[in-house]
Amino acid sequence: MDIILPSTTCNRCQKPAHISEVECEECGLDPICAVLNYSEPDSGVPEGILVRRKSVKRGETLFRKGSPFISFFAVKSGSFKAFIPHQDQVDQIVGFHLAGELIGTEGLASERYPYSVRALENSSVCELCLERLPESGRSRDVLQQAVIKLLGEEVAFGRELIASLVHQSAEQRIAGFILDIYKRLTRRKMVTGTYLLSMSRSDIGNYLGLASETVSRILTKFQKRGLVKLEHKRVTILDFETMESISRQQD
Amino acid sequence: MDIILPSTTCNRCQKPAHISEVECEECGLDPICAVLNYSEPDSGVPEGILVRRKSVKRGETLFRKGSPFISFFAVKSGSFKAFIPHQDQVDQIVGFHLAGELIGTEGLASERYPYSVRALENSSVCELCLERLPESGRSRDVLQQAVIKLLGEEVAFGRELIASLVHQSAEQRIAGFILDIYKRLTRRKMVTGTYLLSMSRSDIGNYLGLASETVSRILTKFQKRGLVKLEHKRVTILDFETMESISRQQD
DNA sequence: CGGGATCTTGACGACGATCAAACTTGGTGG
DNA sequence: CCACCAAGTTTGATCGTCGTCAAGATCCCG
Repeated sequence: MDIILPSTTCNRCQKPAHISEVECEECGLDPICAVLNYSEPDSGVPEGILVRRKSVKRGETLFRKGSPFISFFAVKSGSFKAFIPHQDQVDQIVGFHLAGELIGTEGLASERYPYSVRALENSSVCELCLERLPESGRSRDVLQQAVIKLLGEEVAFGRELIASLVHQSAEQRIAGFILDIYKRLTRRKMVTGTYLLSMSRSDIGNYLGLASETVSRILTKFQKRGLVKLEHKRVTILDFETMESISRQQD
Repeated sequence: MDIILPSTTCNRCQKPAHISEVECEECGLDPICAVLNYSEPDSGVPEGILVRRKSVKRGETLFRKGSPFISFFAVKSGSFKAFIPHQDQVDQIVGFHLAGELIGTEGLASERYPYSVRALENSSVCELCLERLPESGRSRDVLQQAVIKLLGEEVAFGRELIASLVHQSAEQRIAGFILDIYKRLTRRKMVTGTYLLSMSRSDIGNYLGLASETVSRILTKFQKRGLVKLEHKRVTILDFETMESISRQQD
């Protein structure tokens, strides 16, 4: 079932790693994996707490809103969208998760996942099974500290997002979005200049509170101004200076 | 310095309570105070960890963005706005805190307050001094649990706010805001029908991403339709049904 | 290679921002 | 206690941005 890819050995967890996956040291789950000694056979941590490299196919659902919180996940390759499903109307997209990022941390507080998550492309994840964590014998205290830190970052990010989305024009939002995705991909060293916008125009619009037509129009405008190069879903940012300044105008 | 008000005794913490303040049992800090046994003299908890009823005057700043996180606060009476100050442009309001609610929980994760907080009217708070908490001898574990829960709620609230603000019209946002404030005040039993909108129209507009003129215009429109009664800053919601339905239209 | 989904582009209109002016309120000091 | 002034509020007029509807182009998956 797994996609065949060239393999090397991760210099962190010492397990075979596929190219195009983030390495453990770039992964958001790493602080916690470190606590668990990467589930080495000799670490005393039982099997099944940390599941490595589960593959998730494009369009597949990782978990659904409201189902009991069991694990959280780190994206090893690919990308996901988080959304709140609505029966009568269109779903509300609340975030995207790229390689190296965590998914599902919010479930920790509420016991249930507050949104559904679906793969935007063929992807892979590591799964940390929280309910079995006490078996690991690791200090509850250290884990709680890590969780508090994660949640705190999430809260801070949410605040910023609100501040920006509510007060920004369509151009600002889209410039900011393009830059944000780029920065998140480069932080994990997943990218070299050109990258893949795996989500559709209407996903972007939904997330930013814009019509998909507006997203398309403004991307075209950016291209005509020579700020970006677009080849369908492939994006290259040509003029970071200007893009940054657009995204920050009169904040 | 304190405002003279009739007093009774709080049946929770057993200390004198001013009328117009929330009682301990309605207060967001209560779960934590309970752990500390309300800092009773015989509880063994040192003085100065939990400071009761500090008065904060209208316009006074409780703490500033970026200053080291020392305590968090519970609003006993009055109300506060949280904002991100900008030197060159107008401040960004990120939230309001009403009686019974907590302020500053996000500082827990980052060591610094992520926003400034200022009193909208003469108010009072209880302060929980976090850095001295270890001296209390209370279980770190229980406190961490409480913190995780608080942060989790904050994250969930933020998600919802994003979802609603980004996709709603001005009418929906304002109807939702009026209802939200009302619900938060009644939950703590602070209100009987009519309540005080202590923040200015431009604060509301700033928070919701609207011009203050728009806020004013739409409130007037609601009044003309018989949905609310307005007397300057006093608000009475007359038709909850319709207000609810306005705030939820096509979400 | 075909067909359904996605994307682009155009035309039009509505919502809400901006500018401007009159009015109200509340705080201050005479 | 009242007059005054600054800040906040209301209301009107105008204009730009962006959503909607529609048609055509392109892509992508089976």
